[in-house]
Amino acid sequence: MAKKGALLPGSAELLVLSLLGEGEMYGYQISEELRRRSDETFVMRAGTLYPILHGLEQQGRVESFEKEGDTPGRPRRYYRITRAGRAALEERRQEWRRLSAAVNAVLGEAFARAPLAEGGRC
Amino acid sequence: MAKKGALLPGSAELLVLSLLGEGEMYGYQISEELRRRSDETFVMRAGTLYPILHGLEQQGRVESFEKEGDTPGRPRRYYRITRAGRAALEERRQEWRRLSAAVNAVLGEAFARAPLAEGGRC
DNA sequence: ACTAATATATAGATAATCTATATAAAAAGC
DNA sequence: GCTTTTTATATAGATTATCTATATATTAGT
Repeated sequence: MAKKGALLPGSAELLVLSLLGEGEMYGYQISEELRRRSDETFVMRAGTLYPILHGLEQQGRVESFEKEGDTPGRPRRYYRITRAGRAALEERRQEWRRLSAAVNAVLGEAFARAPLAEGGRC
Repeated sequence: MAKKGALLPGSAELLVLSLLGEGEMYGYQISEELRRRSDETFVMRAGTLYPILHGLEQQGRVESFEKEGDTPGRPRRYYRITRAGRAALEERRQEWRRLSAAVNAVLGEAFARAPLAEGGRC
């Protein structure tokens, strides 16, 4: 693993895109939501998150805008997934399924994931 | 992901230890077995594998020996997991379960893995 | 003879993630 | 009133896992 990091290496962009796939969010909200949903397992710090968001924006996978006025405190920069971002998300999602299934296959563990399209009940 | 790599980043040591947990093997055999079991998904090249094996040996998690005589061709260096290696394997295995479950939780996909110890039949 | 497959090994490049640091405003505690 | 914590965004630099490239050597197939 990348040091003793709090993330599963390689999954950072997938996780961020996945959350944004459900609706626009600002940076801090993303990291909190990630922490909550993963049951404290993923603690993506600012130094990891913001470079990822900036990178995704440069690649045209998300777009950002500041929401002024109504929100108190420091102005928040919201991020919204683009059409290209959705395509990238779907690709990464499939890649994740493929790779995690392959790890499980090597570990020789009972299959986890219901094969999605094939007939196995279970 | 680490470049466009053929591995799921962070999983290399787990995969190697896991195979060695089933019996002693030599390097080339490990990479072939990995390729086979993962259905061509994981292609761990020599430049990745051998540094990992040497590292594991330095940490006392595997021990190696050359088998001479009976095998034709270049002599093979076999690797065997140690007691400490088994402990490390179990740790990494659990870590993998924890992290992959957390990714799936964030992705919001139906749960995959039968909870292993909790009452689910399946 | 030449090529491909088997077999091990190391050096250097690349990139993902982490730590540390900086800034700033609001809320909460004392 | 003052301090600390939480919210909020951002960048620079360090670390390290993995990849590519390269080197060497033997055997099998064409």
